[in-house]
Amino acid sequence: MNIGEAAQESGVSAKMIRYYEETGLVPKPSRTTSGYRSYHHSDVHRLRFVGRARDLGFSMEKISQLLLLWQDRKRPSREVKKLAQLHLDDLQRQIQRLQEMHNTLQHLVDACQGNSRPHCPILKDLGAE
Amino acid sequence: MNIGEAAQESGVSAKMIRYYEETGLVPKPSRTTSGYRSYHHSDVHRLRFVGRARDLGFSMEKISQLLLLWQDRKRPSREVKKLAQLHLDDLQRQIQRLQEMHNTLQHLVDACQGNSRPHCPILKDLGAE
DNA sequence: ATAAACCTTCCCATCATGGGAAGGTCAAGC
DNA sequence: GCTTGACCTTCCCATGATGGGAAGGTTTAT
Repeated sequence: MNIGEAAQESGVSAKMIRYYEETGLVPKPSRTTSGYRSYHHSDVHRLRFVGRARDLGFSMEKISQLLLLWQDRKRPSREVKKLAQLHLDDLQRQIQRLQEMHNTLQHLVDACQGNSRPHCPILKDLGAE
Repeated sequence: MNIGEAAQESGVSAKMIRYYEETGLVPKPSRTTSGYRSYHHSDVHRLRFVGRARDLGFSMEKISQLLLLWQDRKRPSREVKKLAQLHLDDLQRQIQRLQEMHNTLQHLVDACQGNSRPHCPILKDLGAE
């Protein structure tokens, strides 16, 4: 299976497949005599795993660890849960940070008349001494 | 005032001050005979504005527009409010995206026993066919 | 045989930020 | 006056994950 089809099947773009290969997240596939990458079902499976983990916001670094656990039939689920919990905490921190920005800005926007006059609490706040 | 002091006063790192200058977000300051950048209070004021806007998550592109409005004593506050509202929408979208990731992952984490056995709903979900 | 649709590698851009090297300048203390 | 340390300068590189696109080779279908 060529890279295009593997991309289709896995939902990961050909560009990203090459990049994941370069960074070692997925193994180098074999090549046809003309140099085309050739993928098996198991490769696609792995790519789909990576894609799903990306959809959940996992970094490539963390995905690399998840892949190791995925491959390890003797992993303690504790390890997986710990990794996932770390990422949950990451997400929570990001959400909180954005939420704080949103709250602050919402207050300013609410206080702004939004008419033809120049007075504006938003600019006033940003430009406060 | 040298760049280091301007950085202190404005809360924007010297690195970023140079970068903002390079991209045109802030004007090129005058230089001493030896080539050191020299800042006035008004420059620091502008930098503080930029820093605060960054703290609220505004992109440099949007900050550039905010600066124009800030300088324009005849701006209609409507324009400012419109820009801010666009950013609020951006923030809301980002929050929602992260919240969805968080929710999904939280469910998986809750379902994972986190013990010494290998069975794990998290990996199962990521690796589902 | 030709054209379209693939594939390859390589380089560049994003966005905002920091690290660090190599070298010049300034101020304080001896 | 000289040394030392704390500044400053420019330049290059790295981040993380992604896409765009060029130049050129291959495969497949007509």
